[in-house]
Amino acid sequence: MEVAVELFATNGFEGTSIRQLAQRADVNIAMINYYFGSKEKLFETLLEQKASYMRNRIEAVEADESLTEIEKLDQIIEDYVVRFFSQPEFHRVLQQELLVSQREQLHQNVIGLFVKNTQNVVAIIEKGIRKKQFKKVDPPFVFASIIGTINQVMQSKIMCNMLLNKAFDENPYQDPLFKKRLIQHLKQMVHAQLLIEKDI
Amino acid sequence: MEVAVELFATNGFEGTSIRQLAQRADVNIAMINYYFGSKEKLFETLLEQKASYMRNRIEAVEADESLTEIEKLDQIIEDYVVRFFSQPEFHRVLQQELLVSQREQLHQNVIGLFVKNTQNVVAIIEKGIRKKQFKKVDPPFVFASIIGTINQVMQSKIMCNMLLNKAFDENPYQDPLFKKRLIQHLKQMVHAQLLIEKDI
DNA sequence: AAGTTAATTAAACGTTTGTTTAATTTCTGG
DNA sequence: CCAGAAATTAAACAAACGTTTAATTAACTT
Repeated sequence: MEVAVELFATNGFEGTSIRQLAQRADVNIAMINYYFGSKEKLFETLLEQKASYMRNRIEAVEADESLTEIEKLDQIIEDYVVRFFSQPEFHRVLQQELLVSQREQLHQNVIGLFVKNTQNVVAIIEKGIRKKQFKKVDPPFVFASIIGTINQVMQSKIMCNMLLNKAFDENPYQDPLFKKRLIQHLKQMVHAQLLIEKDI
Repeated sequence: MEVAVELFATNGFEGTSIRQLAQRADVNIAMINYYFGSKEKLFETLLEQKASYMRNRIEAVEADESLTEIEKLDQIIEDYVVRFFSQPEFHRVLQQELLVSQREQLHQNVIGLFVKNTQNVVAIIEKGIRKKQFKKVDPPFVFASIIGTINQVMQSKIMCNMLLNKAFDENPYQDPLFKKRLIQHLKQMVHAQLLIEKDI
């Protein structure tokens, strides 16, 4: 399954053959169907196993009553970035599945998961607006900007390196400074957009 | 080629067969190779034909000296959204190619194009910072947020409908109100993030 | 240690893939 | 109107695909 994430991430699902997988994982071709049933089942297993993690994190943050609304958002931003950076290949696979709608059922599942996350974050923002701590923004779009920024940055290693004038073959996702910069940007963005300046 | 954009967008490049293409376009299978040489050449032709458009628009805006920096950014936001909304399928194809790096040369080309656009926008933001009109932000990330937000929203029709409580089968990209809302959000975001409040 | 189950293998299965061939039809210029 | 080029076709091509089979090896169980 490690090999599967890796290959699906760079070649896509249909772009990866069972023979490639078997060779890279150093197992017999038939074993994949023996253990997973089919190539598609392997893919489903892979997604199900990993995709539920962020759900739990976000729900925990939302339920935490010791945090203010802006602190919750800050925490979610950090969680997302840390999570994405720790498994960049997997999230590339997720993004592809959102983009391509060939396997309908799986596509729907991924979307469903994503929508739930959105609703949680939207709820936090709306609460902040009701409490008059936040400006009257467009909550689902604010979340789209947070997650969209991260996705954009995670889309291509080469692009990141070019943008930041780094060497061609470096891995920006292993660079703690890069991570820090992204988090800082996101927080600054959300703060500027949401917080009402009270010191006038 | 119209059919190709459509099918590549929903099924991906490797997920679309020449036979599918031929059938939907109502032509003989052999004609695709006769006119384009190969499936991959067809894809290249498709990308090259459409991808250069945004380049020219952005360069024109950057060169326009009648506009202030923030007006330039506003204009670019509007251009991007209008362009993406007018050809949502094509931009899904572009995103896929950014995500998947199986066809190295093509992948590089798409990235190259994107990086140039980024550099132009970054130049505008940096100019605004030098002129003390903008806060000291992280320019490439600001652009990543703009383009990432749009991509996020363009990623899945179904997701958009869910987020905005619309019917399952509606097309949000044809809804002028949706477009307006996205533009407004982006401008508000960029303004809040960049502009220095001078009225104290 | 024998008997049963599970794991692993190489080979073959039928499809589907992108591409090419060779024959035929359509178009075009003199 | 008719040669020659261009466009279009159905059929065939080899290669690659996901999956299955049947045989062999390894691992348990009593």
